[in-house]
This record gives sequence, structure tokens and C-alpha cells, in this order.
Amino acid sequence: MLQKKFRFHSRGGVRYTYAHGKTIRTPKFSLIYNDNSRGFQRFAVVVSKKVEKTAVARNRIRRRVYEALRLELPNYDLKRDHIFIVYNKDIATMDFSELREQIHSLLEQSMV
RNA sequence: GUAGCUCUAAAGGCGACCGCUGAUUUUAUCAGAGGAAAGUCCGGGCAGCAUAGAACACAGUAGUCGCUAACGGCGACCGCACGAAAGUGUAGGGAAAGUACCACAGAAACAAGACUACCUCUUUGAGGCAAAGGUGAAAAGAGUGAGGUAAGAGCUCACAGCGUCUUAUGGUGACAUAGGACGGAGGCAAACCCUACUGGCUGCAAGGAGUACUGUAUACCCCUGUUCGGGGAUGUACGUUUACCGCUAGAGCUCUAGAGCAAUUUAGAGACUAGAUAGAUGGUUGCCCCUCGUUUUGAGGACAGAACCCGGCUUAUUUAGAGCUAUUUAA
Repeated sequence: MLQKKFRFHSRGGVRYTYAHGKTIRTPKFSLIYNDNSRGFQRFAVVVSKKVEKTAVARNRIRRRVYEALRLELPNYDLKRDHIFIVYNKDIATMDFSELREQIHSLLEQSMV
């Protein structure tokens, strides 16, 4: 789990990123990102009720993604806001190293 | 053993590494989801609305006695229904206050009476009868035997049974048992309605205090409707945004003893800080345990995530144990 400082969720921030950010799509994720003026990077993970019905299952997906991000974080200093949108419920059961690899490649794509 | 019924308990265990939220003696230690945290269906605490008042309207509840802070909850008991039994279910007041409805079928559905059948006569018809047949969820409460008649019929009698009223006995009571009198044409009140009882409204996004901004009116405003009664007022009322308080030790839990059939309650002792805020309580992994499969490898371990706090109800769901009933000697 990331520190509270590096997560964000306020209505304004999320909505601003949705409106002005760039989007990268893959079968399991979308990544929306936009520069911010805070001087550090922030992340949000969104899991829709359409993906998983119960709160327990959504929490598990959210925590795994946050954990993968936490392990990737030392390699980056992007000074941007990022939103990960989850489309596929396999993330709850898939191999953790594979999940980490997918998130790594997504972040790499966004650097280009 | 098999089939069934009831009750109770647990919610895999111990570690490693890396994290998150909170607290503190601040860089290290401690604490950190459930039996349903869920649905938000009831009831309260708490908060505000005037000092929280009255009547009507409206809504809810509906066997009795008890328990409780309270309840539409719980316990015990009564009646009825289901079951072979253990047991289970039950909104279970009022239909001679009034209104509405009773499809299809059927002769006929609450208003008269009669389709088939039976009997009589002056026989293309008229009259008598309401037992039998058939329809339907429902067709006057009425079975057996005897008398009776043109044919019949509770028309009459005996026995059995039903309903209403009433007397006695038992019970706090619902009611039960026994006796007496009378039998008058349905059902439906989770249809309107009547009766009794209960309920002021809004909910922690309540509300408090504060910051910044905006705008309106001296009319009105004061938490649903109508009426009555009452209160407020110059910075009063309304709206938007952000951090803080509210925010967790409690009508709570465990044990022992007493009261009670029980729900529950009295006394004593003991243990215990989840309080986050788009929302922490996790991720990865090792060994053991259980289930499936198997030479091994392996797969799986339910339902499900606190959001002011309690008491219930309902729904989801894995496993284990105990007691009881029936069947029988089949394993």
C-alpha cells in the first residue's frame, strides 16, 4: 500500500486528470496521466463494480495494484498524476510478477 | 445404519521479508474488520428543530401472560393448520354498522329460487319437493338409524357431531372441561371500513465552532398537511467550499453465585482503547493441518470488508459436535 501522500482521490483532482490527461489502453488496464505542480508523483486506482461485485474482491485488486506500484516507484520520479483503471478481474488471481511486469511496461510506455 | 427434526460451537494455525493507518515515553514498540461488518427492514441512544403542546388527518401494530431502554423483537403458554413422530408454521380483534368484490364453470354466487331427477293432476302444460346427481375455491352446520309422505324433506324422534348464547369448575389470562337453551342463508377485513393501542419531524452529509465568498427580504420565519395555541427578530435567515470537533469504554463482553420453566435479571470479580475519511487493517512467501486427486508433482480451504453507537429481524455461507423422533436387525 502506498502512503496517503502519494495517493489522490479528491473530486477535483481526478476529474481534472480525466479531462486533460493522456490515455494508454491495454486489455487489462488504462493509464491516464497528466503533469501536476506539486513536485511529486501521485497515483489512483479505480475498480468499477462491473469488474467485481463484492467489496472484498475489489479491495484485493486495488491492493495488489498499489503494491506493484509501490515496488516500481523507486525507479521513477515523474511529477505527474496517474489513474489506473482496471478492466479485468483476473488481476485478483494472476501471478504477481506478471502483474508487476505489466505495470512496469505501462509506465515505460508513458515515458515515451 | 438409514431418513428426519432441534440446538450449540468454530470461522485453519505458527512464522519470515516488505508495506499502510493510528497512538505514545517519536525512529522504536503497541493496537488495527465480521458472524453476518451485508440488506437498511424495525426499535432505541445521541443531535437539532420553539418550551416539543392539543385535536383532526396520516402511518403502523393486532391471541394471552411476561421480558426489555425500546420494538413490528424475544420467551412461555393457548387456539388453528401440517406431520407417523420429534417438531414446524401461524397479521390469530370485528362480517346482525355500512359499502365493494366473488372470474370461469354451474340451474343458481347472496338474490331468488330449481337444470336433471322424483311425485300428483283436468298431461304441448300446471303444481308439489329440496333428499340425490353434476359445476366450482366456496352451494343453508347436519352423519347414522327409525318414523313420516302422493313423492319427499331436521318435518319428527334417538344417538353422534357443529355453531351462538349462557351457567358451573379450573387457570393471572388466552382458553379448557362439563351442563343448559337456541339454531336465524355464505366467503372476503395482508378491500374500504369499525374497534383498541402506538407514533411530533429530520437524521452524524445530524449538529458545534470557525474561515472565505455570495445573495435576498423587512417581509415573514420557527422541519410534512389542516385548525388551535405558542415563540423569534437586527445582523436574522438561506446557499457553496475547506480543515477541526462530533469519533468511540459500551442499556457492551467473559466468569462465578442467586432468582425465574424461559426470555431476562441481581450481586461480585475480571479483561479490553480499530477509528480510517474516495476510506488503513495489506502484499509476497515457508512449514504444519483439513478436503480432493495421487507413485510423486498438484489443486482447493466458504460467505464476505467497519464508516456515529447499540438491540433485533432478514438474507449469503463452510465445517464440526450434541440431543431427540421414526424405522427396524437390513450394515
